[in-house]
Amino acid sequence: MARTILHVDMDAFFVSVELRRRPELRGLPVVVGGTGERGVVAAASYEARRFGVHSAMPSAQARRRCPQAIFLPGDHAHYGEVSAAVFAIFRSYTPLVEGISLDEAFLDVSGAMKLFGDAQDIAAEIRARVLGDLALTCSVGIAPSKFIAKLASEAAKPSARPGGVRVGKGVVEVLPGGELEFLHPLPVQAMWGVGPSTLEKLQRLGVVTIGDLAALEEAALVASLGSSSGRHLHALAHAVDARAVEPERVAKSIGHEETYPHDVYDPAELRGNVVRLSDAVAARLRSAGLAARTITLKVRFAGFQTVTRATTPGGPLTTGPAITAAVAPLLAAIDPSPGVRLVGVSASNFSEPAQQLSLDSLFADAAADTPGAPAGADGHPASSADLERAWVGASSAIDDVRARFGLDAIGLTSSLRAGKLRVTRTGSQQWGPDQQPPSPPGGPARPGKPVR
DNA sequence: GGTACTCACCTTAGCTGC
DNA sequence: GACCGCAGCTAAGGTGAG
Repeated sequence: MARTILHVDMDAFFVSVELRRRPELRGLPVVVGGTGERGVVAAASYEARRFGVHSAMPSAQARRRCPQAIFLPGDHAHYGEVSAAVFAIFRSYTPLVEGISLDEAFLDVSGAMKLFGDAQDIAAEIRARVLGDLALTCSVGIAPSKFIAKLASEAAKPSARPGGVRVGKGVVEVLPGGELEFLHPLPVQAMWGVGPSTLEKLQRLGVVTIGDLAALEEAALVASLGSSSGRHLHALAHAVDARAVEPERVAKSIGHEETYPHDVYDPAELRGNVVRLSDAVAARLRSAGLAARTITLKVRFAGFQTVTRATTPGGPLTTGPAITAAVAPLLAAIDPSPGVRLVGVSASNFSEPAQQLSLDSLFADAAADTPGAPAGADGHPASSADLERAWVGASSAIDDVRARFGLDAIGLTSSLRAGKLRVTRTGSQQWGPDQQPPSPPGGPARPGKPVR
């Protein structure tokens, strides 16, 4: 049975949300993102895009291209709230909503059309409600597959050129049977999965449009891109895409990483930050009811060389101390002397959390067993598994304190060395470190030899 | 010169057990 | 016992999207 899929994409979402709070900025070049030297643009208004500013561009470059632009720090928490309201509108038409990010989603409306009219009607209603209820605009693509719907919504969007901003069509529908006619003239880099690296390989094969790609033998693509990517792109170029809209996508990894405003050379400072990142990852794991078996450390050096080191210690981990303990030897094996600009900690390979041991039972047993090591539930000296389960209990208490009194209410003293207790997920630091005040006398903390 | 953050997926390589 | 092939797992790096 033919499916009807909508791809709904909010227009310049972060900027549009900010303009609801700052209507006096409408019509001006506005940029949301990191404000520091190492920050990047998260979103740009179409007026800013006229000057070549786009998302993921370094903020410093954006300032040069558009000096008159108004830069705003982001507010990730607020965008999340607005996004929830947008998705609630989507779900009032179909439960088959697959969120791709805060500002875009696929909707399978094949069954909803009996109730709400054809896909064009549903798209028009969604756009009207998003505008009327939330004062935001969005563009909609309609097609028999996710891949084509995504490209159709792109074709429906407003566009910005040096000459001015062009209003988009709002809705573009590709009917069954019309997929190839729509698809083949498009540039190959419009395809999902074709980034700079793949584009270069395809260009070496003489591919410019998706039609060129479709004309190639699958074997030639496999030879150039590998079996998975080659077969996948070959199928997409022939409009073959049977992927379903998946409302319940389960996360496969959870992580945090942070770029420093200045390169870090001090191992103790790195350790402090790893403690804080581990604590933040652990809190999200517990909040999601997950435990991780694999922990990965990521380090990016001053020269932008990036290394990752992973470990799978065994038992399921859910607490900051356990994750920190797993990461510590990985970090110790890394030489920070070239200068470290970023560290990250992520958890993956999820499993069920270990059974929680209550703090009361642990401490009661420990009291009965003093002096000596803390006791486990059986009265014997606590095993590492006992301690991990006890930490889960303690961590739950920490989560409760943070829920009641704020994220800064409680933290690890070892994190203080890094200058703050928690991972920042609001403000411009979401997209890079904030603008830093001038270094204290003697320059930034950076013991050791100068950079070569 | 100038490159954030988060997540998913792929490829390759090495190791281990059968 | 040595070797081979295979599967499964883990680690590391790369690519890409938003």
